[in-house]
Amino acid sequence: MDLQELRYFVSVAKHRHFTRAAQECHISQPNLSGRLRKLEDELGVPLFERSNKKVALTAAGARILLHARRVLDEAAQMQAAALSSRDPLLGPLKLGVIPTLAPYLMPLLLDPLRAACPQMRIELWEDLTSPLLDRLRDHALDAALIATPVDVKEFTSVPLFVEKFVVALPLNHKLAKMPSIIAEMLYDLLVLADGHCLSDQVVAACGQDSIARESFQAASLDTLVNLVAAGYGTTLVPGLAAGAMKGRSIVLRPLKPPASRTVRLASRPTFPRSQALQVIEGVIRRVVQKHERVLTMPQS
Amino acid sequence: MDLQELRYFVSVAKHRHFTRAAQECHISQPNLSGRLRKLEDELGVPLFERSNKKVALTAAGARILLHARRVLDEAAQMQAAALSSRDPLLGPLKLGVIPTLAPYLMPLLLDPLRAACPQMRIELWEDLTSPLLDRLRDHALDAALIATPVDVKEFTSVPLFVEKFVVALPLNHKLAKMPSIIAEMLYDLLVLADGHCLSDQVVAACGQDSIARESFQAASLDTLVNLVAAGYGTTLVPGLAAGAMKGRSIVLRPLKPPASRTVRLASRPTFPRSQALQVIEGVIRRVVQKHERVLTMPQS
DNA sequence: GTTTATGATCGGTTTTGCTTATCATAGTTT
DNA sequence: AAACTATGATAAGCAAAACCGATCATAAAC
Repeated sequence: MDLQELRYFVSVAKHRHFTRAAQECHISQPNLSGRLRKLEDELGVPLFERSNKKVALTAAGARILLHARRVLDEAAQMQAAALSSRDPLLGPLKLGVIPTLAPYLMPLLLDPLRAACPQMRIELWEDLTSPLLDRLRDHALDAALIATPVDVKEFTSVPLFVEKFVVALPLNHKLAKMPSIIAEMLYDLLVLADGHCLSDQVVAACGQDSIARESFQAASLDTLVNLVAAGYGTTLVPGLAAGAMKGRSIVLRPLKPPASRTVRLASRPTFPRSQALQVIEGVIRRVVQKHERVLTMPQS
Repeated sequence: MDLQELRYFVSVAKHRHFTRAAQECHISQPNLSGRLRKLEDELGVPLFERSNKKVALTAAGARILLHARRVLDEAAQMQAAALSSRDPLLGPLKLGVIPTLAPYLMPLLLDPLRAACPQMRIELWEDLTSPLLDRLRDHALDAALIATPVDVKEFTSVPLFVEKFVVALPLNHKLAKMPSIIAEMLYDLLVLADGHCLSDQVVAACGQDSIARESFQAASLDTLVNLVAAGYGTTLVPGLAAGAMKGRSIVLRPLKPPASRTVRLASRPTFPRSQALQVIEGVIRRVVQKHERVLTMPQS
């Protein structure tokens, strides 16, 4: 059954006149007659009593008319819902962020994002890379900010910015007076717990030998920096996090040779609201540009 | 938009699987894919996020799914209403009856009618012939029991039975001893008020000269018979009414030459529930047959 | 590496929604 | 009485769509 037929029915019931109803529906009168006949056949009940001079609803027709109006009304509500869903920026976007990025990027991001796109709400989820990608796969997340390359077959990922690693030292560390730190000179690096991509990246930048013997496996970057400030060792801090460490009792020094990680926005290739992702990408790039002193733009 | 498309949508949402949904809907999978795509185009929103391995509802799809279910539910209710309206015997039938027939026929009719067709309810309307036909024309009535021929162009009418007129006399009337009354001998006939077809029929049977000078223009046949019993004159009573006058203080005599009226069921030719009328016709014929002593079957 | 599962695409056939032209009937006007 | 008007039904033809079977593309499974 076609909803259009119900509209025809309601119109004829309103006008009690086939020709006028046909005009209102913008179809020809013969067509209207045919469609009404078809509807009556489908329902198995005559809806109108027709004569040359009069068109009157039957008792059954009057009863069915009420239902037909309800059906059309529900359909209209559905289309209204569709229309309001049409804006891909609308509705909450479930965004995952890795823990070494979230506390430092999100405070910078949320206000500009609201300014750029007030109707979009962000549902934040903080977790390690691997759980994030699992959730992304399950549609529990729509996108994820991560700092590692991903399987290009399964996910789409867009590089957003590159953040250089900065060496964080206790104030009284013996390397603290050097203007920059050479990777091989580090011997007491503290790293995060397993699963954090940052740990692997630190090892890749400085070698396994630079890691402190009794590594603390801190749960968060913030904790890690506190450990450094307390003199338990040194660490590498990603640029964005380093920018938020200004008031801490630590010394920040460039690493030689420079090392960095690329932050990417990963999403399912099939995710339909790519516009929303593009908005987020744009805002992140813009926000990050204001912190250029510690960061550089991505090459790719 | 076709309701079928919504069923397809709901089915795919249920199975999260195009091929299985297609089987449930008894269409081919390619067709299902196409129709879903069309629905998404119509709504302007992607309903599913498809990949080779997974079919997942989008947020918009989930919202719209609720509406789609409601629409289908309303449509199902409409079809249920249509199904229950399908029996032409169902639902109240608005029946008009003339006043010289209603009090005598309806008591005989209602019980057998309920026995023959328990689900049919009769809404009774008692009025003169002309208002009855007006209401019939306006669809305020579905059928009318009358005793005059009707315009065959406008209405359908089926003859049901013929009722002979019987002369009603006061017990002590000078004609009361005769076994039958010759029309020309009557001189003091009382008649009903204008508009009653019976009045015209009495005049036609006995001539204007038979009417009492100071005619009382009684409002009902019952009143008229009471006037006769009180000795104010005589009257003609239709057969069915005469059958109900057994206990009254009057004498009933056959009229010579016999005169009669034919009771008909009139309806709009376009009235769709002709079966209901046929049931009523059948029951009336059957009921009247049991009162044959005063009645005869119609010729035509 | 082959097989299996799955949705999309392609080339057709049938159905159906639509139009114009015409008819039938009943009022209305001349 | 005859022509005109209004109205819904019918007929013929066409274009869009719904539908099917076969096939393709991809990814997971064995």
